[in-house]
Amino acid sequence: MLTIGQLAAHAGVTVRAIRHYHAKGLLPEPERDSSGYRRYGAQAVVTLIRIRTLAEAGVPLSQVRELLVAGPEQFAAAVEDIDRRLRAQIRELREHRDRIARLATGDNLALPPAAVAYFDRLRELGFRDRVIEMERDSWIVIAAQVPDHVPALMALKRRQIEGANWRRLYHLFAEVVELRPDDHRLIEVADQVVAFLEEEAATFGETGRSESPLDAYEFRPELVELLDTAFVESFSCAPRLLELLDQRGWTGWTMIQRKPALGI
Amino acid sequence: MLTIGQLAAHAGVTVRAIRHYHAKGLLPEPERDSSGYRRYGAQAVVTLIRIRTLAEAGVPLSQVRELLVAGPEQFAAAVEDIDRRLRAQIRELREHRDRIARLATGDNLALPPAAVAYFDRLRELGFRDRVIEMERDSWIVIAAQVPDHVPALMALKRRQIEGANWRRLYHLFAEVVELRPDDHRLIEVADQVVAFLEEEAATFGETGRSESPLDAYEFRPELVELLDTAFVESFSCAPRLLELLDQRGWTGWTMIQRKPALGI
DNA sequence: ATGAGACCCTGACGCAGGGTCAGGGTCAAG
DNA sequence: CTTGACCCTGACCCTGCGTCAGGGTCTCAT
Repeated sequence: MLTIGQLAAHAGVTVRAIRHYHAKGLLPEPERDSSGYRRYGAQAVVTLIRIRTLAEAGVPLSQVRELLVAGPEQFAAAVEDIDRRLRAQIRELREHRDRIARLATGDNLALPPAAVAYFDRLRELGFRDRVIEMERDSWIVIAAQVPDHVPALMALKRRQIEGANWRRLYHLFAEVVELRPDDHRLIEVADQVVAFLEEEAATFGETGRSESPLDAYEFRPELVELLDTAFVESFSCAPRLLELLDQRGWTGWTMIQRKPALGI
Repeated sequence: MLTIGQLAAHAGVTVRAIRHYHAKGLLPEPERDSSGYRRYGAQAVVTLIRIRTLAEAGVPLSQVRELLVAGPEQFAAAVEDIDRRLRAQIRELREHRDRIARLATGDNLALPPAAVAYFDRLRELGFRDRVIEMERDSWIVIAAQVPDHVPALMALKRRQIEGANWRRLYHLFAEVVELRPDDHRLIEVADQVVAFLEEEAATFGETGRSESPLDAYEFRPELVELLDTAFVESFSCAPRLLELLDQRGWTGWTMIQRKPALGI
């Protein structure tokens, strides 16, 4: 007769694991000798090896219990089920690898490659880190919530930023971020922003909204609000700027648009 | 400002997970409002998405904490490490799949394919289920302990079983299993077994041991003992048979051999 | 006969990554 | 004023064991 330690050695498992299987009802508790030690027959080795075979194949112990007493057809069905799960897990891990592979630097964390290229270009154009970080955070959120739209949006952004008008506007913001809310230059900035918006509206047709790239995609209002909030949090002068824009008939930021006429 | 529920919705996680990250120190605890509710800024969404990106890539939360504040070079090293782990996991799962695929029926559980073929042949030859099951259990143990030897051993077994002498012996055992310990036919069986062994010894040279296929491989004594024990447990008449063989100068079963001369 | 060391026993806590109550308080709308 | 949807903390649950803690027992050497 075998002691638990010998059984463990024969089956290649730990003593603790055997007691665990007893507790889970996978392996029947054997007789005890006079001093209370468990004493196993050789059959237990076989059962234990079968348990390990299933467990090492990724079968959860709860299912192992059923499989040990299952008939061939239940067994086959269960094996198929397990295989499906394994395939799904492998697919998942592969996706994880893909994602991890994209995290070459902390900067790119949670950003798709297209966006990384965009930020590299922004840096090239000499924008302040502060502005880029804020843009990056916005795009992390966008990529998380509407990942499918990101490639098209990024392509649009990259085209815009090569245009003189947009680039002038971006450089304008890059200065704004350091201003205090009471700085008189904010007024100037607001005027320029509105001028830009009016021009864009005139060029691309009067739709009542600017031709921001975001327009073409349905962003849920919560997302827009979140991005606006993030903007306001990032710059101390942001509320004042929004107020000035509001006075000039424009509301919002992420999806900035003409205020509806009174009476509607 | 966001409530915890809104934050959870934006980042695509559960409220519970956020509190868990607070407890683990991954996400800083935000200010509370007058009623004790947590109030988050938009920045929290970004942090949370970064946490999830890493966590979903299989990074343990303890490591996520470090990575969130890591520099690019530590980050790159960690990413490499994680990717190694992911590859290992994928390889492991693939092995699980392979093993699972071999478990087509409960019968074959924990047996290599070569052995399955052997048992199919035994069944063809008309052996009792009882005998086959016992043989199978032995091979489950052997396959678990010395898997590398199994293919060669099985090939030997299959050759043997096609020989007239061995097959006669096997059919003899197949009858023995149903006998009671006091059955007089056991004596006859013992005589036949010994005759067979003497003949084998004469044919293959007197080495002091039979030319059992197992001889060619070093089986640890514990394994041999285990297999003997399994044999004894399986048939009520086994002890008596071993006794009769002992009287005729042969000892053991799995690696049956001539008893050493007295005085050694 | 008496240590010493290697076993064995039960019971309990620990890990990751949260899920799921329980038993409250709070907020907004009708 | 109620209702339902939120929020709070604290605590226990899951898997598959590892790892004490605090005992008892076995065997061998001294």
